[in-house]
Amino acid sequence: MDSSQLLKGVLDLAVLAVLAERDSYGYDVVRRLREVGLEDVGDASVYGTLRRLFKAGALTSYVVASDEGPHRKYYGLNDVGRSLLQTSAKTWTSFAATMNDLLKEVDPG
Amino acid sequence: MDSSQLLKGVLDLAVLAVLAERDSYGYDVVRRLREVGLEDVGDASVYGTLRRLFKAGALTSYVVASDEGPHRKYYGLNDVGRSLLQTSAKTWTSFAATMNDLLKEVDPG
DNA sequence: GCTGCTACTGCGCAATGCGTAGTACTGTGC
DNA sequence: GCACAGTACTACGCATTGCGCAGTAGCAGC
Repeated sequence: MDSSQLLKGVLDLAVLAVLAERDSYGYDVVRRLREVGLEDVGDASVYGTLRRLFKAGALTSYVVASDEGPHRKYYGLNDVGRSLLQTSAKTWTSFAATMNDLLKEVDPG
Repeated sequence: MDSSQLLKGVLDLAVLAVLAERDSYGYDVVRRLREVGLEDVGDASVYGTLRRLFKAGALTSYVVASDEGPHRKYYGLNDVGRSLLQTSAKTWTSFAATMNDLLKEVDPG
């Protein structure tokens, strides 16, 4: 199984979790996700997710000038985003628990 | 977050896990998945997954007559299916661990 | 023979991650 | 000052895959 399919429906959650730590911009979110182990995330996916979440009203956005390149579009969680994060985290946790239950019977010895 | 998106990329694994326990047919797989907690799986999704996995050479298939309805198309794991299950289970487990790491910093409370 | 349960198939849709290309700004080396 | 690399973001179209809905079909009980 290609892990890219696993990302479906979870990238939002991962991005929200990263932003909960501190405000950030696309390029940096990609780096941080890769650092924590999500090595295969494409940059376009992250930018797309950021835009979707912003459009959905879960993020704030502000532009900051940068020393080392073009301006940066920072994103941060607002109340909607924080509650979305909590809800999604719970959904994920219970889903993951269900899957682990299902799998433990077939775990390789 | 709608849990249906979480299923993407995991339904294969769930179906393989259920079949690992014992051979089964579509209608029954749906019931068993719902029993373990995957309440929202659509029947068409499961039948589609079964066909995809069969076409991919991971499943065997044989038809058995039934007392309570039309014939049943049983599916079972072959070697390809079993190794796919092991691989997918490992991928899932490590992915889930990564996500849990990411989330524990923002866990409510 | 109509209804309901069992069992499967087919079609088209929607969501979403990905690849590729393109825009644009900054600093470095020549 | 120009090419180039690194940073930062946008746009377009594609592939995968789960879902909804409709359709086919067998069997049981009334």
